[in-house]
Amino acid sequence: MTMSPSRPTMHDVARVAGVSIKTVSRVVNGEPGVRASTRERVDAAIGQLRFLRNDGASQLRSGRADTIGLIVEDLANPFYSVLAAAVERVTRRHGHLLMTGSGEGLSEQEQSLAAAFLSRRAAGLLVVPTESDHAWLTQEATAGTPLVFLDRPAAGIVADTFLTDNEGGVRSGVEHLAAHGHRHIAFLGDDPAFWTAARRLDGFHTATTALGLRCDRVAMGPHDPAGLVSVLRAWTQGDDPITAILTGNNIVTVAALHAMRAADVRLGLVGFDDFELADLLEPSVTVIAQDPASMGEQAAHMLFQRLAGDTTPPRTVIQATRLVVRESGRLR
Amino acid sequence: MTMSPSRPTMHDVARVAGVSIKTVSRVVNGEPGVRASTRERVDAAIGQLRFLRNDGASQLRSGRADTIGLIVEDLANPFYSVLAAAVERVTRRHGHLLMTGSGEGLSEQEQSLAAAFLSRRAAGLLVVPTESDHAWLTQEATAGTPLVFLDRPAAGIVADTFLTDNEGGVRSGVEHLAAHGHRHIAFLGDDPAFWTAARRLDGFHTATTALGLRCDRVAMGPHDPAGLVSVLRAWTQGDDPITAILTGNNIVTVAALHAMRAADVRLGLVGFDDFELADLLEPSVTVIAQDPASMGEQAAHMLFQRLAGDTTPPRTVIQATRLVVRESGRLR
DNA sequence: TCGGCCTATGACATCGTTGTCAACCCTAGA
DNA sequence: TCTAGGGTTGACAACGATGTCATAGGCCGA
Repeated sequence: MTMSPSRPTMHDVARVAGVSIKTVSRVVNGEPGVRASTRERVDAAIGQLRFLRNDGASQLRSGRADTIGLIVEDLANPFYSVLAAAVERVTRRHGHLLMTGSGEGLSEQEQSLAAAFLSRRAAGLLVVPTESDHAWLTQEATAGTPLVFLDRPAAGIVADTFLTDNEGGVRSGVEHLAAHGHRHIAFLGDDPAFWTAARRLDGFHTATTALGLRCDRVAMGPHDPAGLVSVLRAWTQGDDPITAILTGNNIVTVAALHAMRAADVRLGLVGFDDFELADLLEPSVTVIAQDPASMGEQAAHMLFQRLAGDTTPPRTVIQATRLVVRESGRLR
Repeated sequence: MTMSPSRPTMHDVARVAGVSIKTVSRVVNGEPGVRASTRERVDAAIGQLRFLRNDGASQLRSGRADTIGLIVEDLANPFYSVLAAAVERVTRRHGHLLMTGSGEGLSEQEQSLAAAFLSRRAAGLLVVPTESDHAWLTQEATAGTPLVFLDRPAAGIVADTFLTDNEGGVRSGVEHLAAHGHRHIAFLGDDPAFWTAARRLDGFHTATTALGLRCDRVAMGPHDPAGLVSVLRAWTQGDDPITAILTGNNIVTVAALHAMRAADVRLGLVGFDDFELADLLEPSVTVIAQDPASMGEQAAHMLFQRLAGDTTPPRTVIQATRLVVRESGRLR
């Protein structure tokens, strides 16, 4: 068992260069007031020893912090991974590093991740919040740690929040279907315990009501394939059969596509969330697209603005959806 | 401008509880030798002040480190995001935190991310390496920082590496097409500057040659839609027309699907990488599936084994692909 | 009653870095 | 020649925690 040589410190660099550690610090931090020849000697020593400053020690002493924490529900979900990638890009551009964690929808896990990030003295936190109360973050926020919520608002706390216009998005989808002659539209949503699912359901109710359409053909998740098939059968048979469905997110859209095939029914379709290959299906699928990359980017920008000293009141930004018209909204 | 109160430290907790900071430290770390009544008083003070230990200071003093760094090419790419999610889960289970960064295929950016992670004194690094030489990491590795490479080997350094059986995967695809009567198969790959793309091309050559098929209908990326269409036209017209194509990754597969539709040609198809909705297309697409979640999980496990003291020689693990048979491999 | 030992607790140095401030050198001006 | 002043440099404390070691107090047996 060989003793692994410990990492070189400024002290080692100073010894090799024949200067004090303070001078090394000055060179490392690009501070003025170091003679060029001295700087060269120090740089040479740094290169020779492959010195890397211990940022932990540096931040402890200086009080700075250059790490950002991001908590999403599931990093493997394309919506969140695209969002995370955008956040990371902005973070990197600001010379900060990003720590990420999946809260998996569990309040407890969200709190433990937040605590871990804050123990690491993260400069700020970006959070896709669970449904639970977030008053426990109030102290952090007032202590000056910027906090930004994404995709959903956090209960029990006021902070910058970036949302999608869920109601408006669904409305545009309903109106699109109606404009193509559909008068009997059903809604397949996700579990309304999810804030976004509930908002989209709201949107369905107001939009159908405004158009004088029936708004009671609704099934909220979680969905199993067999159940979905029988729901579709019921809605398409009997009197007043539906001619179209609106699905509440990409997972439900995919499930609905499978179910429509299994039940052998053909319906108009508009889905919330764009997805790859939506344009290659037969028929291609019209969708209500969100823009997670833009959401992540804007939220990260806001966070860095706060870090830069912006103390204006917290803002809530609602991002419009974009209706991507393909074929599946037309009347059959 | 209100002065934001600085975060409470062990010193503050000690004052409130009427003990020394060393006793607070003992309570926080669950060390024995503290009277129950004292422990209670300290815990009460911690709760009252909402004290969070400064892990940076703790790690500076103790030499511990509980952060892992992950560098992938692009966090938004589903392959890497699924991998990252798996890594994060394992990391979390081991009580560590994950820092992630997108190298974007640039050696320079990869190095700067690695340096940033190592400056933060990451306990270990998981890297999807660029094509460049990685000798610069040798010192770190011998200094005891566990290093694990994913998806591709790193040049110029020996370390644990987790790969997919790219050649074998392509071979299984070619054999599948041949078994369904295809004797004229083309290969659409990505830029062979990517290690995986080159390996898959190798696989195509050896597999077709072994079966006595032509191996010269090959087009490597980057692909533009128009170019792809004309390539397909050329291969399907003239004498000895192809009847099937094998695509080198999911992006090329999607591009090929678009091009086939645009060129109005119908060909057998097997694609490298599974993708959502592959089963809903007409015809459903047979794919050579990788398992990024398993790769990330295994690699992270390996890293924690190394951290736990495993000093056996570096291993290279090659993960088999799985042929997901759907309809598109059949002869038309 | 006293010594010895074990338990609970605290004083202090220390991790690697940076902020403060003093000291040094050199040159220019008197 | 002496002094003032600017440009360099270093000594030292401090950031918030933990490791080492000493000490105070209680209990036991002799």
